[in-house]
Amino acid sequence: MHDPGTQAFSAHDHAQCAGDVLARAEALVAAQGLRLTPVRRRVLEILLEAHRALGAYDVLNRLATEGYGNQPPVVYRALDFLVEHGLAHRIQRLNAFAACMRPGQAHAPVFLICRTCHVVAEADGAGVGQALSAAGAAAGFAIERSTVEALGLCPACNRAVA
Amino acid sequence: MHDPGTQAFSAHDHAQCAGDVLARAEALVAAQGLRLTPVRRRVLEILLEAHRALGAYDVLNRLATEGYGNQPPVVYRALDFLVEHGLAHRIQRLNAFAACMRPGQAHAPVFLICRTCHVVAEADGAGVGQALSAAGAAAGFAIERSTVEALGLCPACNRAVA
DNA sequence: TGTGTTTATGTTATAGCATAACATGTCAAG
DNA sequence: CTTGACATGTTATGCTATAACATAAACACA
Repeated sequence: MHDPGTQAFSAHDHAQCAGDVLARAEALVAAQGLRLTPVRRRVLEILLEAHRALGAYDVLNRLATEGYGNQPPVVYRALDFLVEHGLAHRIQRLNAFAACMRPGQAHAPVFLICRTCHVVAEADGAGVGQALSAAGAAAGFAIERSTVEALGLCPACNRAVA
Repeated sequence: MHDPGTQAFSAHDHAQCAGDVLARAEALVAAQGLRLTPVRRRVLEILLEAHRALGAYDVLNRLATEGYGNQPPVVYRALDFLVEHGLAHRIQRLNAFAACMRPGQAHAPVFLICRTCHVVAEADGAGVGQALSAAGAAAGFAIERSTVEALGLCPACNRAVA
């Protein structure tokens, strides 16, 4: 499985995939004249290293031990920046955040959240998006943004149960 | 439009549709040997009257002025009961709750949330559910529950903008 | 009808998530 | 070297949610 999204479920070199994503994120940010400041960059790294959804205060605690500000706005601002520019996603169901594994590629992500190991994968949501648009259109509703999250068991945890 | 879900977007007799749903909810609860106690019933009524998503504390405030307990657990327990038995839904995006407009009918609801007037409609999510299952299966992920929410403009607010 | 069991509610306290508002600092353009 | 834009630091507070324990109501059945 080489999909950068659902790869989360497979054994793979975390450091490398995190590095890849980070490099792409930097390129993206530079191309748009945005600034990936130390705090923002470090927050993205923390999310990438964890490779799962982290609460804002989890991230904040790590920042604090590294000499960055330790007040909530510090981390919320960095997270807002990352989310706004497509470098991270908010996982509503968990009140948490995860690094985007496909920065720059337009995508209507579908999140697959393992209720056991808490790994979050970003699956291709093209089909879902299409069905959703149809459902909205049928009601005369103009969809602007959507949230699609599924809770269940990832392949590994599913095997462990069986 | 007579669909009980997306009807939320149309002019209609709120009192009547709320009454209909409440009657169905009572029948359902009776059939399952559950108890729709005064607090639970009143919470459901409040959600039905509002006909949109309400925060737990909004509901609590109304309860409090009517002589029910005014501590958070009172309302959260009632809401949990309603959600668990399919009489209400949680809207993750809003940290809020809305009455289910089709109690008893199995449905994988898709919520259409108007960002202007905050009305929430429950659209048919069959197609979306199918696409979601496919996306999960492709990743070897066993979906157990899913959240599908779209933010945008309802027909009325859309017309108002244009 | 009384007694024990289950279920629901009341109450206190606290934990977790998020933002408003304002002060300070940084950096690059003019 | 000043100005303006952006980013960060800091204080305070508000909103959302639950743990833990006490009380009371409903129910089943001897």
